[in-house]
Amino acid sequence: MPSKLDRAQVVDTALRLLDETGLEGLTLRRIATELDVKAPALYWHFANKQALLDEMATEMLRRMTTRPALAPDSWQEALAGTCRVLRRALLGYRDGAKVFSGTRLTDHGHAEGQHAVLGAFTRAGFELGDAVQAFTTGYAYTIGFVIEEQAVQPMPGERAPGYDAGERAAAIDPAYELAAAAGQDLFGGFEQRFERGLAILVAGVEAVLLPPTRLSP
Amino acid sequence: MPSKLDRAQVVDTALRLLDETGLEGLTLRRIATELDVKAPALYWHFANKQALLDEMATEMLRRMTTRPALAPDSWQEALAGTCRVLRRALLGYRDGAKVFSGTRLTDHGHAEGQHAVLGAFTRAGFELGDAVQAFTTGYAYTIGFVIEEQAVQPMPGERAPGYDAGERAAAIDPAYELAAAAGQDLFGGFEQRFERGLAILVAGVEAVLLPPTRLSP
DNA sequence: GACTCTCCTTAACGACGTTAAGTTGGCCGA
DNA sequence: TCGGCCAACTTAACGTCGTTAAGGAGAGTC
Repeated sequence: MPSKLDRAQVVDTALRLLDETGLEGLTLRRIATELDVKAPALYWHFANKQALLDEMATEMLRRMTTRPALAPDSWQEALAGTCRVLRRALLGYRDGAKVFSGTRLTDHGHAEGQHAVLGAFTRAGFELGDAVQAFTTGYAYTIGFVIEEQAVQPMPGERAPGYDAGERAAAIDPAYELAAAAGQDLFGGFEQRFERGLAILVAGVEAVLLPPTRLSP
Repeated sequence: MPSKLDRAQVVDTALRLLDETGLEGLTLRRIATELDVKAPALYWHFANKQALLDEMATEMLRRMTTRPALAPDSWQEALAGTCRVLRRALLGYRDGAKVFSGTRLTDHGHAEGQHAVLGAFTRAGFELGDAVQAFTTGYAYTIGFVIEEQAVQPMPGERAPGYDAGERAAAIDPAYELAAAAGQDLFGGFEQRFERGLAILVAGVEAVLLPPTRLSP
């Protein structure tokens, strides 16, 4: 009854299901059922499950890039803004960071955004290599941060078991008080901690990579 | 014939197999076969596969921490050194970063090292919260970096398909030349790029978090 | 010598990704 | 209008996975 299936429809449903089931629970049979179809039907549209996951990650990125702010006016905003948007996009799906980091993108639609960000750097006088260095450093930081964040907090509001600061503090040898006291900061305050990390990154790029100030007014 | 099994033996074999098979290929049956035992035997020693993976990650960390440099004399060395050691440890196993980021540690043996690192910061006058901020930022950066690195280069010497800078450049719309030209830096030069990222981090921490210089000589 | 406890085996379950073979429905040329 | 073709599915099945249930061998203890 529902008109024929196409790749976009499958990807869309899979992304919706991801939030309900998590990456572990996201099976082809489940996706197929949700689409009123049997599992092997998906193989008409995708070579295998990995291809579907790749497409899902690409679609996540695509949805995140569809947005203004493609013309950042400072490299600082370009860097921090990109990382913020990436984090929000990953947090938008359960296990988003894991899905994303386990895939190869299927198209180069992200090239435009990348070009815009790198352009903000080169306009400020950075060498391209330095711009890429700054970009990838922020990228790695963001991916790593969100992976950790989603391990503790799979979805906003939820909280995974086993990440209680109190328990942790009690279990740690009191001789290592600093490690014990750190629990509070380790398992929470993600929003603020991410922002401070970005500030550190920007300041670091400024100190290490920023080209000498140009003399022209 | 071989004396009885114990947890350590299983973990050791599993870590060795990980290099041969990768995370995907690491099955309980394969591990059991390698130990001259049937798969269900493993359930005597571990509640389930995740528990074994957790123990593997913990063991990875344990092996990495067993080493000198537990008394860093500057916070800069403490931060950069810890990140370097962590990266080396993760690179030591195929899919090391993925295994590691998907697990909860099973003991707090890492508390000692953590205490030492944080101590280097507080001795330099940092607040504990700022020390943790610096530490976790470096941690996230390292995890994210190595995940990306191992996606491109599963093991030293090997190279995953689909990460060729030339192909990428050819596939990208030439209008986004900056993105196209970035490929060279994206898929290689990991050693140097990681180090420069660390330099950025350290400089950033210095700029953002470093307490005002103390007046006492 | 029966009991028990530890550590393993055998057998099996249900679910998974995936493949092979067959079925349906619509379009197209004659 | 008919026959065939091809896209888009279904049905059936394979092999493998993690995991559980039940049972058995062997050592140690009263």
